[in-house]
Amino acid sequence: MASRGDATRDRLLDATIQLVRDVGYAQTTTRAIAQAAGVAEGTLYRHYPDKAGLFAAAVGRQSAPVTAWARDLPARAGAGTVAGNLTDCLTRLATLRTDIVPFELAMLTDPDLGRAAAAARTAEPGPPEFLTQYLQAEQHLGRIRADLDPAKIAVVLLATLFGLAVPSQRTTDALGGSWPDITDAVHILIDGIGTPARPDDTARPAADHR
Amino acid sequence: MASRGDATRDRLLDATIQLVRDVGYAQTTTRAIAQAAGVAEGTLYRHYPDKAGLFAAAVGRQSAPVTAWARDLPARAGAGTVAGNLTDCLTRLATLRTDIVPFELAMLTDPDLGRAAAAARTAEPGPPEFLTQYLQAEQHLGRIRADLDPAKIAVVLLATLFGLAVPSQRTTDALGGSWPDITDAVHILIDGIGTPARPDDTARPAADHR
Amino acid sequence: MASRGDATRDRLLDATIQLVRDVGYAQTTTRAIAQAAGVAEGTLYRHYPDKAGLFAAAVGRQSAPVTAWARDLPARAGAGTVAGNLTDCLTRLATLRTDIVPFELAMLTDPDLGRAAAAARTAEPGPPEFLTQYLQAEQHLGRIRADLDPAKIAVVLLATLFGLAVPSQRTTDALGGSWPDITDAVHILIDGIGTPARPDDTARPAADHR
Amino acid sequence: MASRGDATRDRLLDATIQLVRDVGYAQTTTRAIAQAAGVAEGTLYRHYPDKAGLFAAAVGRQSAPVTAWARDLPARAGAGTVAGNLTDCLTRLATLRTDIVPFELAMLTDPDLGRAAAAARTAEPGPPEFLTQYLQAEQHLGRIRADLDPAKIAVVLLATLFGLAVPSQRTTDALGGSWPDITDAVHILIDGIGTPARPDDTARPAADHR
DNA sequence: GATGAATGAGTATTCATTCAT
DNA sequence: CATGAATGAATACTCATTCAT
Repeated sequence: MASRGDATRDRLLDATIQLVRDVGYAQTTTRAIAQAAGVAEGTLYRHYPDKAGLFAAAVGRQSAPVTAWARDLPARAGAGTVAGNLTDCLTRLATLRTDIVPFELAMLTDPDLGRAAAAARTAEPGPPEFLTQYLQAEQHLGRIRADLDPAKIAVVLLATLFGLAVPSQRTTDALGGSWPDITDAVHILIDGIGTPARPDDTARPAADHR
Repeated sequence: MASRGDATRDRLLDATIQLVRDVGYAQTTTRAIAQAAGVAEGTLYRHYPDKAGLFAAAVGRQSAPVTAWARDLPARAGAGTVAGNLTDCLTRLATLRTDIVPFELAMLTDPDLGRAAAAARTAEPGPPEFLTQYLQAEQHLGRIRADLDPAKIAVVLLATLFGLAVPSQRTTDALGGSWPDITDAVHILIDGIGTPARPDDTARPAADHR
Repeated sequence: MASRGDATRDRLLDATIQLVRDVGYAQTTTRAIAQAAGVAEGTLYRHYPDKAGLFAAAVGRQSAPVTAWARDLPARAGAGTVAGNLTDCLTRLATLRTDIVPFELAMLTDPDLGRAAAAARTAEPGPPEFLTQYLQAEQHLGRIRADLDPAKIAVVLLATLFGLAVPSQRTTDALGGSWPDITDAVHILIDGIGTPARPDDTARPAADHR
Repeated sequence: MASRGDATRDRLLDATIQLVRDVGYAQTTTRAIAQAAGVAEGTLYRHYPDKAGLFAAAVGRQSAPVTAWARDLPARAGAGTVAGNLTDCLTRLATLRTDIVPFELAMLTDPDLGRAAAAARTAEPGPPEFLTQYLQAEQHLGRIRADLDPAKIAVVLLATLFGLAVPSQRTTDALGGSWPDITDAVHILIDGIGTPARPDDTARPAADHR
């Protein structure tokens, strides 16, 4: 049973997310939010302690479905192919996180906002943990190299995903025409960019690459 | 012969870079910059047309040595190991770019600033182009898989580097303890995370990974 | 039913008009206006888009009663004497326009302000048009020389009025003691300063005066 | 023998007059003046105590030739026609004063500037006095109505001249197409706008027009 | 005399937040 | 619960003036 207050809260969160996505964090003022939500400026403070609190709630609401979906990830180990699973996973994360990235950038730009969001965050496991668990499971099944730390792989995967979602302007200008999609990135990460060791290689120690 | 004006310009750039790094772009006001540089607020505008111009100059000064260094990159193809070269390259980029990342974030957060910086940027080739050239050269030497687009590899490498340098708060909280260093990341990217196809594997075609 | 906002708007306009009249446009800062109006500086921007908008509104409010009064002017043609009507008209214009002159001067000094005011101005007829119509009507009644363009007469009348209201400092210093009032000026303009043609003058064509 | 300092002073005055005429007083900053004069900003203060002093000097230099010319005016009484003399006089004043009007406006807008200029002004007679003397002389010759105060006529003439030179924006918009030239204005002022008394009028009392 | 870098008080404007209605 | 007018500290930027060179 959604009360009037709940509806107002939803409208405020919708407006916030839309504005941050469309005009950027710098232009997302409380006045703009209230106007987009169709409420008075003061109303915002009836539902959230301050602007940072509203933003934290927006991030939270956006994160919830992503986290819910990621919960099933470990159970998929062994099914299909690793590449398929990761492509699926990262594609979904990318899609769902599109609206979150501007918030993450804003938090990095404005430490105060970051602190507020961190305070609002629960300690529950999220995509990073679930992805790590999935990779660990695949490692036990022999489908991921045994000499790698699953957590580190997860960080590299998520970092690459983030880096592709938030490209430095300079790189976009230079190489925007060859921008890889997630399938490309997963392919590179799964198989590596190095030429595979040939069967007659007597030894192909990791040290070769260091 | 450094004139007084040059010294002031340097002090302003130093102060800007330091403040953006330490307190974030949002708090880097013209007043704070002038104070940190030990000059009056008006002095800033004797040397730069406006705040965005100052930031663009700061980015430019930071970028110059990186670009200069990256110019030699393609010539290193074939020497040492690919992993070693890339680790060296990315380590250097990471070190040098530490101060640039906050600016890139600020540009993403504040479109106006991004526009000003883009206007000040020259069309000269930079790290993305040089890295692409290096990868292409290695590919011709047979040390990089022939089926990959060097530009896409470059983007993935730089995106990963960027993503590791600017971690989403959420991931840091979850997996900060297992944060990979650049050597780890290069290792993963060179060899891939998948278990290598063994020669006697009757069927473990690359398709498995797609 | 005057809302609180209307009262604030009025106070802002009053303060603006008073300050421009008393301390001059150059000293009429937003801070001074807000202080004189007894509101915070930011309040100004809740009611007007910017300083120029406030000034345009002030001019508009001052002009309204003048224009309303001038509307009846043409209908007075034929009644009383021309001199009486014009003296009445110009006296009234002078009185009502006392507060407008500083704004007109400010617009001439600061082109930006002039543009803003011009944008806010309606195309409706005002004193210049009504005065022209009045003069035209009197001309048809034979009380104004037939060889003069009513519009040009109106311009000369208004220019003289303006010139008397905004005297050059130099002239005031020199002849301030003999400053003519509006009755004097109208007398001069109606009858002319030249000695009237005497009946026995055989010909005294207008060309004599050129 | 013009020293270097004299040349610099001249360049500063030229630049000031040109800028005030072209871009308006509000935009005539000391920096713009120095740049237009081709000198450093600080140089201005070597020759004039402050900005107001420079402006006062500029007004003074502009006024000198006008005053010199006007000195001969009273001696012309009786020669040619009154209309011709006045048209000539006012035309010349208008031409010469074109560059002064913006300064007079600026003084009216900014009382501080006006005070500085007044302080710099000499008590010597100028155009207002000379025009008054001329009118008085013509009056004695019977070419100007005897019932008018010459000083008041002079003020009305100069006020009209000023009003025509600095038209209120509103009037220009409305009647700009019928803007009278000086000949028109003099014609109106000499002969008046009222219909002339007919010869058979036994009396042509002023009361007719009041 | 001339320079031009430095100054710092001052400007218009923004915006998160409060509070009387 | 909701409103929206009011707030005032903060911001980027300007400009007349000073002073070491």
